[in-house]
Amino acid sequence: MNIAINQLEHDLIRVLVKIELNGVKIDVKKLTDVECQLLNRLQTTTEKITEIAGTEINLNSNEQLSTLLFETLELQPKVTSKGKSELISVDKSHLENLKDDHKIVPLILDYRKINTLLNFCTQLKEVHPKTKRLHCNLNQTGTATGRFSCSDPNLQNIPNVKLKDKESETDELKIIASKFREVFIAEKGCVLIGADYSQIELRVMAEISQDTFLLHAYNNGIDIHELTASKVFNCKISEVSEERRKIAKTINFGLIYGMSAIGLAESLTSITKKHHSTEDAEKMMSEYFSQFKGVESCLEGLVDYADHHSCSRTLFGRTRLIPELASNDMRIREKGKRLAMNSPVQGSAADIIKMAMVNCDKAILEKGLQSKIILQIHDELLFEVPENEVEIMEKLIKHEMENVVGLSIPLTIELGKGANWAVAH
DNA sequence: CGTCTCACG
DNA sequence: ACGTACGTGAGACGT
Repeated sequence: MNIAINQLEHDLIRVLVKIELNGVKIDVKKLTDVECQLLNRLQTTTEKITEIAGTEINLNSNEQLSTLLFETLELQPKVTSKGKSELISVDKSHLENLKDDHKIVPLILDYRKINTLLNFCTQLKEVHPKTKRLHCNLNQTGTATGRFSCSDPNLQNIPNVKLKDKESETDELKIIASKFREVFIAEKGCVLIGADYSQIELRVMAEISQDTFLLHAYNNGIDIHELTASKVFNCKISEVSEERRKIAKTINFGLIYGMSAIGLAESLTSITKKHHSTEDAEKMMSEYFSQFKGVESCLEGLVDYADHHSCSRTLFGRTRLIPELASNDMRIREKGKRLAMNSPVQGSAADIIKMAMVNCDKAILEKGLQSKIILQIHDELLFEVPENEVEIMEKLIKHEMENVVGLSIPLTIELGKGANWAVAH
């Protein structure tokens, strides 16, 4: 048991208790309004679907849906990936490939979307009768990497939809989805302040690997995805196209996940909407690793460490057992290697924000302020701040979060504030 | 109770 | 000849 991490978790307890007791204020009127719109759309969408299908089927049953699409309506599946149940997959990504093949497909996608959004409505309506606020459970133990989880309700997976251009947006469901974070509001006389660590996991990767290029980029304010693109595609930073930056961004994400060529290819295909073969992905990866040598040897080192110790270790000493590495099954050992690469990154980031939470809470207490931490969403903290404390809190949050630990690279946050979570984020 | 799907980071 | 991105929770279905 690591003493520093043990102490950290101990110090966190009272912070978490306060967050849970505080709860968050919900604009119930707006929420009911959103729910009404969704219920209307649900009805019209369901009617259209049953009309086209000709029969009443349970749209929540993937089995019934699968037979309707691929047997009754005789659609040809583009990719026949099957789960354990031998059912042809009918999830979002697969259905999107079939969108143009039958007019029922987009309606089913709409139905699903409406259904999930309605579930969020149901969960968010559960405000406490006395406090009139919504109280979640922040589960301190239970995750493998050191993150929190959140339940009853889970406030860490509230839809986060930003409209690029409010005027020209035509997708009504998207507009409705964008309202969910507007429902989280500040108490009268208060504003919400949201503070996000920017790219904290990639910065942790820079710290762990001490990779020359990553360190240089983060110390000089260079766009990391552009840099990656210029290295992978061997071009000047100024010549990096939007498309290539997108690809580089996907590679950087994959890095943290212990990416495989197949996983990267799949992700690239769905993100760029252009087919990328496993061979393409393999080439990009080997080009990446030939450039970012520090990252390459770091990942090897992480697997090596976990192999020797049967656990991974974060920058601050949090460990995760990885029994998968001792499996006889190669697939499970491969999974273990990915865990060995990912856990120190995800876990170190969790350590950092946990320390920041303790420090923020302490600073608020010491200064005798009334501001409160309302939520933690992995790399973001949400505060409820009395109007007369806004200025001091902005400084306090920035200082505590950015200086919580000293690394070879700066940690930066993005601050936002406003009457609701949507604008504070 | 396992599986699938989908929301977030 | 295998099967792949990492971490969560919730709701629905079907056994």
